Amino acid sequence: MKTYTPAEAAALSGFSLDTLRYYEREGILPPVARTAGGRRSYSESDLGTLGFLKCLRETGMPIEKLRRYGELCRDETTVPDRVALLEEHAAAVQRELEGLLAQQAKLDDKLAWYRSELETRQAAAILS
Amino acid sequence: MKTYTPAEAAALSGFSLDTLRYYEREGILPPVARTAGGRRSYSESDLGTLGFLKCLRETGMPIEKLRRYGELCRDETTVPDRVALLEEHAAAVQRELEGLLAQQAKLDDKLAWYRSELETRQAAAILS
DNA sequence: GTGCAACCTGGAGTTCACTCCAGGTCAAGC
DNA sequence: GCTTGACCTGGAGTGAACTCCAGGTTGCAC
Repeated sequence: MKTYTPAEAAALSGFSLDTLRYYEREGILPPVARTAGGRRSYSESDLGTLGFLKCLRETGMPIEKLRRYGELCRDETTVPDRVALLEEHAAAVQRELEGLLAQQAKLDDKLAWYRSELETRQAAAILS
Repeated sequence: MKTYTPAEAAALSGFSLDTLRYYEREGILPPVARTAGGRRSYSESDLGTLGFLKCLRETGMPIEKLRRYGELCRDETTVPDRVALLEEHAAAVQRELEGLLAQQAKLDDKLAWYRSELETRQAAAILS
């Protein structure tokens, strides 16, 4: 099976080397396999996990919950717990998305107002 | 004209008292009027500004840029700069929104996969 | 067999955006 | 006039999530 160096894992996952080590220390990622010399050797499956962790992080899941998810993944019998955790998170993401859309509308209103303001001024300038 | 106490301003804007003072110190908010006794007295216009600042913050505008916007608002001739700043921010919000939607899709995929996994196991359990 | 880049560890430092605190002032009710 | 609660200031402290550092090891390329 193909394995990846720390640099490759970082490039492919989008996390920095330091963040990869940090996640491992924090128990978010299970201990990564090592070469004879002690270097980390990321498996295909590690990369898959990292990809999903990236998704969770980018949708705002806090580190603490990431750790909880990471722990659950080490035990096969926890699928229902994982589903519960992810459903809760999905709901949070949905709320955030809706909030963001609402604020975006306000922002667009303000911009529209500013633009009409600018036009009015230009008209006034021409007339003066 | 109606004015608001710090507590009212906090309740209506959604910022904490400490945050209101912090924003003023940081020059994000222009110096707020004071009563004879030295207490802050927020105007209708201050409340309007705060409402929009809340919108900018909730869409992820960093404090530094908020300050820049606050400064521009003190000079009437800066409308084009403000428009430029807000357009740039609107683009960032749009990108964030798209990113969030993409991640949401991944999350939903994972959930769907987990749910089908659960079903399969239940079927296996019944058959065994 | 030497140079050099990538990697290792434990722990300290950084950034952001607040949030809290101590010690004091102001104002309304009784 | 006294209590009480909201408010004031300057400055220190917090939590989250990294990020950086020093000092040392590994291993490939020449």
